[in-house]
Amino acid sequence: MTEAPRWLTPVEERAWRGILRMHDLLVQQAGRSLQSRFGLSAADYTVLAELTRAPDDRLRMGDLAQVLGWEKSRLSHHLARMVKRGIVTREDCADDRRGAYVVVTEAGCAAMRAAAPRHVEDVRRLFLDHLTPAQTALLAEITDTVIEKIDPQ
Amino acid sequence: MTEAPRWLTPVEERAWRGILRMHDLLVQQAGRSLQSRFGLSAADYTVLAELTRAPDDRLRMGDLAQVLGWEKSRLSHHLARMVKRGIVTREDCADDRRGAYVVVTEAGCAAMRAAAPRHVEDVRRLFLDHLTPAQTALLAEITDTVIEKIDPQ
DNA sequence: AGGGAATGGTTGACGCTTCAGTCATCTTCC
DNA sequence: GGAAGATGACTGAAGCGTCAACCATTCCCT
Repeated sequence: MTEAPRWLTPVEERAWRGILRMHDLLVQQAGRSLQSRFGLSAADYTVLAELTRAPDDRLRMGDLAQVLGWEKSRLSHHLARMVKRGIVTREDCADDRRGAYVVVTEAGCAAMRAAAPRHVEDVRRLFLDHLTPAQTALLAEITDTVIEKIDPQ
Repeated sequence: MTEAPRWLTPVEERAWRGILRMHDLLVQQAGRSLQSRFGLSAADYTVLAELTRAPDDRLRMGDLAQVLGWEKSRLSHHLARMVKRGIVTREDCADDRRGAYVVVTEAGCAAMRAAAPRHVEDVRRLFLDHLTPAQTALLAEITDTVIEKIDPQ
């Protein structure tokens, strides 16, 4: 016979299910907005955001997968589609012949310049506007803690 | 010329990116655990959880889609796979010939009985254990608020 | 009664994600 | 120098999610 499980208390369940549900609603609605207005999926946006914040608008595949928290194969597939649409390109790496850089194209930059302000507005409208500054700070605290505890790096 | 966008402050960015990242890590790790130990995906688990909490272990397609917050077509596809694996079945609805019930099979019940306690443990270990009771309560508050504001119903 | 709209649900196509396997290159160590 | 293993990245197959279109039944209104 094993231990009786400690089921979630009502407030714990609200917090857990709340995170799942809130996240889905936010991503779904912000994503639809990006897609319909700028032809970018949420994933595209995240990739471009990481690339444009990197020096020289480029990153190695592995580093990009790292900051995104994506599996390398997922990134590889996704970039293949983005390359086909002309918003990023691959470039060979000089020091390591196995390696490859991902670089934002001019079209990619333009898409980001158009999308970013609207996306930030969406994030405010959907999410931040409903929180007090104290709640925002607390959320930052909480997520940092949890991520630090469970991120495999 | 349009308004200058109000970019996110550092703490706002930590909260926003934190939600995205924390959610992905939690779902990924809890999901892998469910999958490897019980052959259930996170989605399977959620579906079974809603069904087993319903009277008579059954729900109409539409009602299930509603509580899950899923699109009907997604649910239809997903259930087709679950039916094929024998963990749920469809049953015709007496009062409305268009309608269909989804019912948990004995195999589905067994899978849930095995998986639920371990899943709850995972949720505690990955998530709740890193929060103080006050933080948990605040998170429940925050998610309820945001969901209530942006859920299209 | 009966025709149009609304509702409940399914399907097909296409893009996304994961898993496992592969190839090429680089590093380490003898 | 050369073999063994590590690393960087790609690929194919299969399951997942979304969108648009669809069919069947029921509701509503005259």
